[in-house]
Amino acid sequence: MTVRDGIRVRVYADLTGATSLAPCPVLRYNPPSTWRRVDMAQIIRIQDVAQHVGEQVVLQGWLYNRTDKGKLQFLQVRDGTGFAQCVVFQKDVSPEVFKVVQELTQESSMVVTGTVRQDDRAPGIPGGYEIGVADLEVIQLAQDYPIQLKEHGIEFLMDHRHLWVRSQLQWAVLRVRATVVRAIRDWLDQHGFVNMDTPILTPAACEGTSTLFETDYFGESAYLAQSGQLYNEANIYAFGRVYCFGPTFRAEKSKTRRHLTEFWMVEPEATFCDLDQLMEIGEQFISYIVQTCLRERGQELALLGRDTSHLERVVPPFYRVSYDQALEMLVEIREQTDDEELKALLQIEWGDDFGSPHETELTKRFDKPVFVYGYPTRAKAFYMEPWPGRPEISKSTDLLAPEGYGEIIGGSERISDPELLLQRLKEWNLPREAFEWYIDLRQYGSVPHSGFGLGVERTVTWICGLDHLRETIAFPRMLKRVYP
RNA sequence: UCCUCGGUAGCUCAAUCGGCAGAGCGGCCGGCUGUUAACCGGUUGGUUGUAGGUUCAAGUCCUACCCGAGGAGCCA
Repeated sequence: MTVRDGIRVRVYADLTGATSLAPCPVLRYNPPSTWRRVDMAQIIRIQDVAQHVGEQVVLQGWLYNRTDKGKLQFLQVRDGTGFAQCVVFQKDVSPEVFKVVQELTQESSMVVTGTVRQDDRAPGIPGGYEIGVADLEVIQLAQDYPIQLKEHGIEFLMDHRHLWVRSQLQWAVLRVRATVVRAIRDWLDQHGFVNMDTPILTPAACEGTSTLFETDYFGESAYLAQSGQLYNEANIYAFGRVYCFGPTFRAEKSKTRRHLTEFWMVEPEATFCDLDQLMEIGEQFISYIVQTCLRERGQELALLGRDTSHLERVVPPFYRVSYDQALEMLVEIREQTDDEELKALLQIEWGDDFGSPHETELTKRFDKPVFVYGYPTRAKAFYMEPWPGRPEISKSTDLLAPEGYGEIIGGSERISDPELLLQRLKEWNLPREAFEWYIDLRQYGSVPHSGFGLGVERTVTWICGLDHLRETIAFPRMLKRVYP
């Protein structure tokens, strides 16, 4: 961008770009030492704009969009807390300032001074208020911002994820995520769960199933954690109830809208807790998270076009369906469909775990989350407590989110009998040496205990009503994506 | 790993039977005092993913490869 007459006394010349004969140096950035002084008391955040009607205020932010009407300019300004319309009439500002405004580009940073007024025509978040601009100072005139306010392809947007997060919908989703994370911590903290951080570098697979990311650990192999559960089972004997909350890693080559290679999971674990009590904890927990989002992030959910009536129904009790019942439902669903492709996808026999198509079809038939419990032992992990009198099924449960969203929680009651645990390790062909400490936990005051893992991104995807979980984390890591 | 779809201007996409590679957006120039991804006029913009092949002629047909998306499996 070249500097035009009238714009500036305060410019920074980019000497590296000044080799041409052009008399116009490149306008780069106006350092803070050159900014005009403003009264700190006047600086407000857009989210608080309604409290300042009639006052002269200062906004510090970036230009989201501009509509040029000639002698009237509409600026959509964002400051991180919201989006506000700033209206500039030529007659209200100096000729110099108006010229600056006419040349403002998308994402230019600026300080705006003006008077807040209520106006139903004003768009924004929150809308209904606008700033009648008296003065405006540019901090940096942005050049050729690549993301337009129109549809783009996902590859392009992901390549520009560092800028895409500024867009309204992404901003809304990530604010919902932050609220989900806080609600998770609040509920657990208030219900006696002690936060314990579990290791990310681990010696081997916790469950011995998923593929792990291998890393060099001073000449030996270590693996990025796929779960903190086994460590939590140690911690509960010290603290009663604990949870770990952190990133978790799966090297599966999953290529779907439900998978990331790096995702965030919260894993509560509790002593003196059986499967029924675990499901009660789960439904209270999930309901709190959803209701907190409805209460605090209604604006963002509205922006996302989320039909919140689905979420309002998310209160205890949730449905509970046994694996056997669910299987019957699936067989019936399969018989009733004329869709040959769906018929093939829903093919299942007793003993198989449910795949994604099964979960999707099941949850379409429930208007709030449903616990499926009692999965076949052979479809689940080695540490799950067998069902009393029915060793072929386990005291396990998945919580399936409605509207086709599927599994957001996976949990179980854990084996507390040392003899049974040893037997299971043998059956699963797991090396006893690696699990000595874990076996130890069953030797010193073993009690019934249970826990589950909740996937943060899947939960946010469901609450926001998105069709892909990649937008629920600032910088997603996927099979084909580690940049930026 | 398997199946399906795709790759054309900075971005989003057209291009009929194989016959001059186009539009909108963005950028640039001009106009407009209530716009909501403003609108109107003008203008700028191309190694059609890569390498071969068929043909008078290839964005279009054939072969191989690269990259991406969706789905399966696996899972939260």
